[in-house]
Amino acid sequence: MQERYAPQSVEQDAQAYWDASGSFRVAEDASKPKYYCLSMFPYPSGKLHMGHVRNYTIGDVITRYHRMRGYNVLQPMGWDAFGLPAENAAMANKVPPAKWTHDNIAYMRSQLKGLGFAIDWTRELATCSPEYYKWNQWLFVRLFKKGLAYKKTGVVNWDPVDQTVLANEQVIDGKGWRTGAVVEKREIPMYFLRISAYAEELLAALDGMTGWPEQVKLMQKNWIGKSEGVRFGFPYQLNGESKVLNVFTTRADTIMGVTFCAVAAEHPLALHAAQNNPALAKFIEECKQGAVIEAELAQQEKKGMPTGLTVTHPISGDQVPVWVGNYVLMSYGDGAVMGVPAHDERDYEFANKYGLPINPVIRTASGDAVPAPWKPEYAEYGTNINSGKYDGLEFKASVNAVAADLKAKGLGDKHVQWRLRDWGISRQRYWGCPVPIIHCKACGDVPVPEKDLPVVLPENLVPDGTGNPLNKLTSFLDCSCPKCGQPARRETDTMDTFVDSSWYFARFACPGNDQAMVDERAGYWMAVDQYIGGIEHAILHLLYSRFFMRVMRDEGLLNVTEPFTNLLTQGMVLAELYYYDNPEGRREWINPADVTVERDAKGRAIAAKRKSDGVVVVADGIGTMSKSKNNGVDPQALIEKYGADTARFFIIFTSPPTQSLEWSDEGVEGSFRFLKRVWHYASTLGRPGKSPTPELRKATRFEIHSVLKQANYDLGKHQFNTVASATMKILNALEKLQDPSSEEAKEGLSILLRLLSPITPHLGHHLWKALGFGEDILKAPWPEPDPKALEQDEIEYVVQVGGKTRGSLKAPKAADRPALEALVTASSLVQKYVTGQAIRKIVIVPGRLINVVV
RNA sequence: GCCGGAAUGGCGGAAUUGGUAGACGCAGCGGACUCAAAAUCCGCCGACUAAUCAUCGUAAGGGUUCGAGUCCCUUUUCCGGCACCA
Repeated sequence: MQERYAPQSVEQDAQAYWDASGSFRVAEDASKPKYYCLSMFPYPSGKLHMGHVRNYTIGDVITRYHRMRGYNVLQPMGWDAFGLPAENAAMANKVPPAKWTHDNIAYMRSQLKGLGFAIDWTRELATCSPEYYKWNQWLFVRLFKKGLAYKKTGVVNWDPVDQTVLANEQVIDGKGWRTGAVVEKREIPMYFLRISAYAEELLAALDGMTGWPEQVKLMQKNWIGKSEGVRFGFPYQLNGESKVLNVFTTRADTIMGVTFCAVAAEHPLALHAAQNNPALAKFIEECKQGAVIEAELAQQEKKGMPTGLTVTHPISGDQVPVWVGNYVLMSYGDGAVMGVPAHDERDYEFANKYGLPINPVIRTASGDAVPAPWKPEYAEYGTNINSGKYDGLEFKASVNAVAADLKAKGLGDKHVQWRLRDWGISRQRYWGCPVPIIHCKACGDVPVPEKDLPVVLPENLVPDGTGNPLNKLTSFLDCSCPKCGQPARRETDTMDTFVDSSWYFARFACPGNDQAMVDERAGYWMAVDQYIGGIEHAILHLLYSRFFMRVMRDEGLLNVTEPFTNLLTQGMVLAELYYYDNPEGRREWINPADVTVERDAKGRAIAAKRKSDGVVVVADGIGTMSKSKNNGVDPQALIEKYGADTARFFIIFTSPPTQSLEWSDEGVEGSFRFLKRVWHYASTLGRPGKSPTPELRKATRFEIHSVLKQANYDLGKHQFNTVASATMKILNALEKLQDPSSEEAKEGLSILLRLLSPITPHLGHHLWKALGFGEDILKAPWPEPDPKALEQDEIEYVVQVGGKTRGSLKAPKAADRPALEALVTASSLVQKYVTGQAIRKIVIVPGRLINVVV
């Protein structure tokens, strides 16, 4: 074989072989255990970025490992092809989103193929194809008829200049990204999916999901947000009518401390009060300015204004003033809260700002009073004081008593409140799946009949930034009512792209079926055994997918509840940041590839300069690879220079999959160097070397098999970086043996290649065959350590005196406790460090450690 | 602001899950080979120290334990999400 490692030809040959032999095409096969390995499908943004390469490399390692372990492994690929960036690109280039999207898919597909992923390409799908989104529409119609999809108003960001709805991303500091106009909140009719109907089930099932990271389950739990408390009303009179202002609280025990109520700016009571109160009307108008983004709402200054109205305290009968507060969310509960300044931090701040009374009603760790400044103890549970009949009660008893009294008055009861809101899926955008509804003057909202599906999206339009171009397309708009046949208007809103991505994994199991959303093949492949994707999807995408599986289950489409048995959330890909402020005062971000770093004698960076002109640049730490900071590394350039295997090896070796990965060009060089070393060693296999001693031979086998044992353990917990290290350790051991003709060398290399092949499949494929180990490494069995190689006569014990490590001691394998104690007390180590002190006891960890306590 | 993470040499990371901190690699330093360079190979490489011993050392402070990077409490900084980016 060739002595020089030439990745390009090796990789092309391997890919051609896999292609010709259909290596990764899979079908349902009852004779083998199935394994469905899925990485989150990409948005076709133009070209692959490093995050994609990392995601798919991790998935490919898992896929290939399980394949060699004897599983029938499905790894499909598709395109999350609807979405906002296509419309932006269309506006910029005056090209329809469809063309832009399809061109991007073609290019990115070729990139994925060049990386050698073990993908079954016969199952490829794109969510923008009518064959796919037809089933979004089909399911929507079924849910609409069932009441699980419904219409109500929802709040959106409104750009008053472009007269269009903006995505949160298009709102920058409360202003429209194109117009700079101050964005307003606006209520418009939208379709919602009733995810709240599944809140209890989605929450309860988390406990049984042992294959998911705890942190993700916790985030989902908090997002669903089950709160147990009391919902009750404050009665009031309005225009001679008796009404109640409903609130929800988890702290009904503090009800006697209520000194005000606060309602959201959109609350009917606020709107009513504003009718004869210009100042309040103005305040409510102000609250409407700005975006709907919750993070911004939560951080804005808490402001309020009295409505002039009062309501009656349901227990004491006192009059309680009603305020409008910009911190009260209309979307949570009833859009109104009771204010207990003494025991709630937000209410405390609000009361202090506006001079409202603060009445302590709980004896806490800080006593009976609540002097400023606020202390967290004020909000803790305690004993009721100043609370009349409730005095002396503890939290639970107090809540029960209050709830019982409210119930007796017909004003309230215990209540479970969810944070999770129904899912608004309407988007006032063109490049998405049309919502299959027809608006008829006589019949109202009529779903499109199944026989007329799909409602096909016209693909030749170019949006101009002033709203959905479908609104101007009469050939799309004009239709007849499916019920009465009269002229009607087609809905132009499209669906949230999260709808597309909530069930694609089930469709991968059923390619080509134009008669059904999914079929019995989904029964074989689902659930996904291993799902891999970014931690940024921990809540929304994963929660929506869990919801969709339940909906599809309840529609009788498939018998699966949880879509993803095991979840791996990969970390972000980061790179160094460099900038310099140019003479015009503009900050220019310099790509790390264009920067040279000078170092001192210890290797610490002392200065950075731009390569082209030597101008000094500022190192600004590290950050996620992004266009705006110009620190992206193009995978394509890397693959062309070093080959796909080096890129894959570097990505796997540098960080464990769940942690962030810091890019380093030197690290890539190091990975390439290692693959060259493997190649070179392989080319010498069988060549006579020095004659190693029997001890060295035994030590080499011991090393290789211990490393293999650890690597197999690490593979099980998806810690692939140490598996890559293991392959390096094996090569180090083989080179130290200095005899490529030995049995140890042959065995060692065959283990090395199989460990390496999921990471660097092209190299593995080529060398396996070239060295005569077999025809196809994919069909080779996974290596297991030989217990004989791991046998040892002596065990090395760590010796500690008083918990401090003082050295080590070799003891016979069979030595029992008294023997070890005798050995250690006689040892020079203990003689040296105990020096006259009495030995209190001796702690022995079998096979590992002896600690002499003095 | 709320929810969830993370922090170990100059750098990426490892540590058999409470048992020799720094595996493996990068960078750096020294050497071999070479007319020379590149490539390759060998050695060194936490701080303090001339070196050894000793001591210190896993973001900061406290605690539990024979023993803590690992468990508990407090704090700091950074990262992800916050419902229309995907």
